[in-house]
Amino acid sequence: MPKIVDRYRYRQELLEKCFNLFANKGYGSLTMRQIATEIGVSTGTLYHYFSSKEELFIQLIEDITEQDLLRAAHEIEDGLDTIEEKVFALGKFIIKNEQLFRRQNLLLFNFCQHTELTQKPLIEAIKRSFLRYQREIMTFLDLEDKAIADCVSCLIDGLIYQRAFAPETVAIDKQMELLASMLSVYLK
Amino acid sequence: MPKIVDRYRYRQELLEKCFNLFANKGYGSLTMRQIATEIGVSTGTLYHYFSSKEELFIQLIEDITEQDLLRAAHEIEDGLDTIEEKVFALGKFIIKNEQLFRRQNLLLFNFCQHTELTQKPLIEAIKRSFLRYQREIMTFLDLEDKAIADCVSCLIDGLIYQRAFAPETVAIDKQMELLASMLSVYLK
Amino acid sequence: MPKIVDRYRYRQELLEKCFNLFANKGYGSLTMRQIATEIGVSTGTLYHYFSSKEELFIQLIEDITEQDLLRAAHEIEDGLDTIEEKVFALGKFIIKNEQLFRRQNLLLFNFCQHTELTQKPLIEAIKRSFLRYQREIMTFLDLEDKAIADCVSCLIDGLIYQRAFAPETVAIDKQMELLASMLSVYLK
Amino acid sequence: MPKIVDRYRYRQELLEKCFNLFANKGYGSLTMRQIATEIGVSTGTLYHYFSSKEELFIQLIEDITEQDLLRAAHEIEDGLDTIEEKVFALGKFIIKNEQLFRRQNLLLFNFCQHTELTQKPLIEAIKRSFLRYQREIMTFLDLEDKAIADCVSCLIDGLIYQRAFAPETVAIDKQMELLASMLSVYLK
DNA sequence: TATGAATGAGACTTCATTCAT
DNA sequence: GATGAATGAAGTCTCATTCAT
Repeated sequence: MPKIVDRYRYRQELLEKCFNLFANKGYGSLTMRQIATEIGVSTGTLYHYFSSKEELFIQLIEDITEQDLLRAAHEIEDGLDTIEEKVFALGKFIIKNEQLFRRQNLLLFNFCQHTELTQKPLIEAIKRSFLRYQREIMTFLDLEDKAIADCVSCLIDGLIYQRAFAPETVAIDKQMELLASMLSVYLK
Repeated sequence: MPKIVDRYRYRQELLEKCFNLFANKGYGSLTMRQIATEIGVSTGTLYHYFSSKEELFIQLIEDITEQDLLRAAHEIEDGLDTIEEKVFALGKFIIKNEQLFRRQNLLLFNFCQHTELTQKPLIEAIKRSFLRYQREIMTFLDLEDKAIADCVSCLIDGLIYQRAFAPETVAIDKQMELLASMLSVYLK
Repeated sequence: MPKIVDRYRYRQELLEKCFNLFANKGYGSLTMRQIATEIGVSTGTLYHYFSSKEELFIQLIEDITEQDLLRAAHEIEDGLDTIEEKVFALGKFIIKNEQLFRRQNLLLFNFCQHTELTQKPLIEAIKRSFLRYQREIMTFLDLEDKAIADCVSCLIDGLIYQRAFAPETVAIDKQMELLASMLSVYLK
Repeated sequence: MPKIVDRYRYRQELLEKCFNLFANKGYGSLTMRQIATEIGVSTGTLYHYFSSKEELFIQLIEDITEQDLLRAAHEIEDGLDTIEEKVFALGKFIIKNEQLFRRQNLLLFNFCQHTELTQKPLIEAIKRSFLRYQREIMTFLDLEDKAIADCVSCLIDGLIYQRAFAPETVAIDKQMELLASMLSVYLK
């Protein structure tokens, strides 16, 4: 009998361990040996589960596009009435997960630098993930206007981006406070 | 003396030609030979002007932090009264330079993945550049609250980020319109 | 006891299945995984029967040196009188088994490239096999001169070699016809 | 100014140095590192001149098909009258160049094991080289019958093949003597 | 100053082999 | 016995960098 391994599950484990590495170093600067060493397997094993570095990266991107927001939906507390309360809650959620989001964004931004990898279906998946993102914001904030949801999500992505360089310069809660005020005035 | 000026000038020319390459492929995936070929010099020449690939990249980042907004200030038309007009003008400016901004952001995001390159002084330069950005927005939009300027700049960076993947999903002018409305209501 | 017989028999089966693979790809370009896949077992099983790739190859060579001509002796029809008839029969036999012979020759030629594998005893076995070859030709063609048998066997090997590249250029039966004529004139 | 190198000539030099290596170890068992070490260059240089191991091998085969017999024509002494004398001269020539011929044959036989490399044009080149071989034999021995030339060339290739394993078993001059006798009787 | 041939460390990937199941 | 997951040395190939011209 062969060694019994849940191939799919183990593969997912490996992928998860790769996430930080790719986010922190970038596709081109990360080597398979580094990956293997850091996640504690041999290069051979890595290739047993992923046929190439490229495939590994693509899988990671695919995973991100499918997983990112599922957590969000569950984590944000329920039973909030006013839009201010909701935006504050959103802010808290972002603060809590900032590093994760930054890494996701780094990874995706890094991915879009590689037009040779940029397969149509994957780009489509990313777009769908953005739409889900938008829809969740609409539902959560009880919005009717898509444009406002986009505005909120862009603001968040912009915050994450800028804070990658200068976390002390722009504060998430401060911005969320401002957003809450603007929205409550604007939507009234 | 003139020799030195020429040398400096030529170096700048080379740097400019490298900009797109680094933005499109990323530091780790771009090779010195590729650079040399694409900008039409030999690798030897490249090394004559830059002591290493790293130095070349660092120079590029430094350049960005010094140059980006100088253009902005000159390009945006003057003599606008209301905040709505000003935000529209800002929108037009961003639409016109979107690709450039995206590349700058890609480059900076890419840079911050390389903590081994991340020298203190350069990070400081980037921060100063963000502050200039903020100040320019404050001046241009006649704002008194720094937080609002940050909000505007984050929104812009978020737009640029999201549109890197899904340009048809979120429109710059639409968002600028919304921003104008929100600000005019909020600031009243 | 029966266990041992089975083991030996299975081992032989595996060896036979390996023959074409080694002949077609060459020792160095054939991998254990390829072998395993092609003959329908796991690499583990392969190693259960052969301690290494080298041993497997050596076994194959040994087998060839022992088996090749046994078949020949039985297959060539009996009851031929003249040397012409006999040479024709030989020709028919070669045509029928050309592919097999080419593979044997490829394998042996390939083997002699590996001086690190080239163990004395095996080389001796190959030599003995050549001598058997020679003796069989002498018997079959009723020759008294060893040199003529060598000439015949060299001609055959040369034909097989050349036809590996250009089968349409040199015809076996034509050459056998010529050989028959030459021998019948020469031996008269 | 760049380093001045006669690229073509140097490439040819490298090729020539590779010849023995490929013949002695076989395509699959020879590594690029070994080649580099043995011929005294770095792997980088090897790849500077040949885009891959495959290309290097193919080039070698191409070279063989173009060069092999040119030497022959010049080396065999002229001014021989009888067919016996000529065949003896041929024998002397083969004895002198046996190792070279064996290596060529090993290389070609090795090549035909790699059907994935076996490009049509190269196979055609090999065929043409066989035809030149045939034609030269016809001219040299003053033959009118192509079949006899083929017989001679097959005999030679067979001798070279068999002597790769058992050089003491079958003697070239002895066989050439026999061939001379048979031909002189047969052609009379 | 400019070139690109040369280098060899190191990248990605494969392979013979081992071993838990 | 049989399997195939795991290993890491070694294979092919690339790359930043150097240096003769």
